[in-house]
Amino acid sequence: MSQKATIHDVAHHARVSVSSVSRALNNYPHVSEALKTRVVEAAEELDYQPAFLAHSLRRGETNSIGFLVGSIANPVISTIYEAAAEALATNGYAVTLVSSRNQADLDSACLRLLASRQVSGLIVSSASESPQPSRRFIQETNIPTVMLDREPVAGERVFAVQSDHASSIRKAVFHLVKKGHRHIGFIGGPRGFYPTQQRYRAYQEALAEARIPLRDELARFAAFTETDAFAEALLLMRNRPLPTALIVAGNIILIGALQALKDRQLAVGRDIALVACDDIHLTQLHRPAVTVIRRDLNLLGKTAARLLLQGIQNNGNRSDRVIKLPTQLVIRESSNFHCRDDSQG
Amino acid sequence: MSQKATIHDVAHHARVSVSSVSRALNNYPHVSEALKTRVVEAAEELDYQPAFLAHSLRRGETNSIGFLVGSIANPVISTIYEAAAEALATNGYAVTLVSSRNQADLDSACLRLLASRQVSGLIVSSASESPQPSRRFIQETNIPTVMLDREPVAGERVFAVQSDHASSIRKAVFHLVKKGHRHIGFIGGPRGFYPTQQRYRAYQEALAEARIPLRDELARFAAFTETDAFAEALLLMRNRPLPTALIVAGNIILIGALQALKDRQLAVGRDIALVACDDIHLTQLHRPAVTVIRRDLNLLGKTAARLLLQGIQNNGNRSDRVIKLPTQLVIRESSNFHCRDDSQG
DNA sequence: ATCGTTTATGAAAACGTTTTCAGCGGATGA
DNA sequence: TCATCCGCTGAAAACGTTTTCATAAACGAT
Repeated sequence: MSQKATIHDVAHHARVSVSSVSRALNNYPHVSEALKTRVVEAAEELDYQPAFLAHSLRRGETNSIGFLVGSIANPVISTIYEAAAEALATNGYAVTLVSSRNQADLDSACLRLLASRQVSGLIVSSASESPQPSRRFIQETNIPTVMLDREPVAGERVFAVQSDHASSIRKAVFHLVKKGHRHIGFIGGPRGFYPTQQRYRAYQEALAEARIPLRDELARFAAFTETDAFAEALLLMRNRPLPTALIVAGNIILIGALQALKDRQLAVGRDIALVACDDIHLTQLHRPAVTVIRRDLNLLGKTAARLLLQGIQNNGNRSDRVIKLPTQLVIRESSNFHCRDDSQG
Repeated sequence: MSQKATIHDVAHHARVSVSSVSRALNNYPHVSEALKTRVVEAAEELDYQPAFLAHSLRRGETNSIGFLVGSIANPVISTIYEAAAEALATNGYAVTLVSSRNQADLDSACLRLLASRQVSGLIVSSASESPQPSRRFIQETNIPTVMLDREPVAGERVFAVQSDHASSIRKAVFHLVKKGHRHIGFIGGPRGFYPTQQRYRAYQEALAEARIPLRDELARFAAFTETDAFAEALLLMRNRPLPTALIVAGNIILIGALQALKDRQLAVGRDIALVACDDIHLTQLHRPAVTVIRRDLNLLGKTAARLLLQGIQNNGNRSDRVIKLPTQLVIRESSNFHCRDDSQG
């Protein structure tokens, strides 16, 4: 009674064989009603819980999935995680979360750990993007994987759910241009980072389309820390003529950028227009409220979970390999004013 | 080669028995140097990784710990998690994270799930506090557990790491009183929530000590959602005379409170003084910057991990059962002005 | 030289399940 | 009536380790 009851105890208590207990409890066919009720009663009486380890060992499936993140302290990531984890939990999966602390070289070790735990699926929002060991690892092992906002590696069972960053960045640029801006800066995450790449390319293309000469020095790329973003933002602001608008690609980057603007005494929404990515509490409560490219993080997480479950069950049956979710531009006070650029006369 | 190599493959390849392989790889005594090198070479050659499930099943230990949170989207929680998880990872533990979505009635089910996965330890930052099923569950099962900022349940192997909320709340009250405030409001989380209890009691005691009559209607308690906090804050602000200062106990609550103040057109730092708990990005970047009770979340997480590992290894050897970490009051512009209360003349 | 002790190794049991295999009784079909 | 099949059940194998047990060789001490 103090120790855990095993299937043998149940079998003994119900005066049947262990195999019958297993069949009865797992709703196998060809088991008589009488035996089933007897077993169920015995199981309840002994408060029997199947031993997870033995079950998984025999079954060859852990019913748990691994989640790799750069940092769970990032509000965007944690929101996605929460949504995905809920969907997975309702399907009987537990998720073990591991963080690479935004160190690209740790990604592969984290994945290896997860794989050694024999997870039945992987959701990856890793730090590294370039064709690195971690990508090769995913390719080699055959674990069903969905990558979050990344270019999926080739593989029979790897999927991706992405956000359509480009179209909203384009809208943002055109919005700023319409407000009279001609010197628009850009700060993003690391160059190799997929979302940054998408946004930066869209930024360039939109500028070209608007026939605004590209000033390379107005684009900077920071690591995923406030301090680095702060430093890069300061560097960006040393250019002349000063940019009159700034597109900030990433919520951690935004923290650093705001600090830098404060530091340089540039008033957001008056001296400089600001467009950020991802609508977090800060962007709504900031005075002035900041224009933002919003996406449904909940949907993102849920979609990832759905895709992964399909990948696990369909066993390779083809469905959409990569799903692209929409984004939208939400214009707020930080950019909703006309540029009065005196440097251009 | 395509399938995973088992210990039998290694044994066969090295021409020894499986038991010898196990002993050699686990650094057991009484194994000859020759055999050891032979085994190690074979293992490397086959890229042998011990099967986690079989290992754990036999060993009776999973080397993984369960982490229960109300919501990982809460920045305070996620920061603590990141710190704890890192410490645990370096000790060879993986952590499976489960969120009760702030529903107290789900706590117990989450714990049951974790226990059924046979985790070797538990870190609990659950939603419920009162003597509920989840607490009883922790008590009954004998899994080493550390509770985060909670009153630990009685039990041989349960520990707690708490924050000294009280002393900083007292400081905050005295600080506000010194600035001339006599109508100080309080918004906290749910009444049964341990940190809320600590803070509220300290608030009451400090007011009494300052010989300020307690106005019950100036204290309100909200669920862990911005919308509820918003509603409660609005209700609070309908009292007359209006409070000239507000202590907000919780970062999610703060979001709602700020929205409410904005809604009522009350300027923080001029019309009303504000003190919040936990120093998040928002409190630093808000204009005006908001006074805050800060604590070292990293230390909190690391301490929890350390305590848990001790609890797992020492096997009941007594050490400090509950550790209380300090907090400090950081005064910023939101409260650093003198109250000009005209309702009192 | 003999005995007891230590070292080194292999065979087999154990962990707690699920699944395969085999057997039994009864029903079905010719 | 007999062969066949089907529903139901139990015995045993299997999953991949670790650990216990047994045994042979080496070794030190009397």
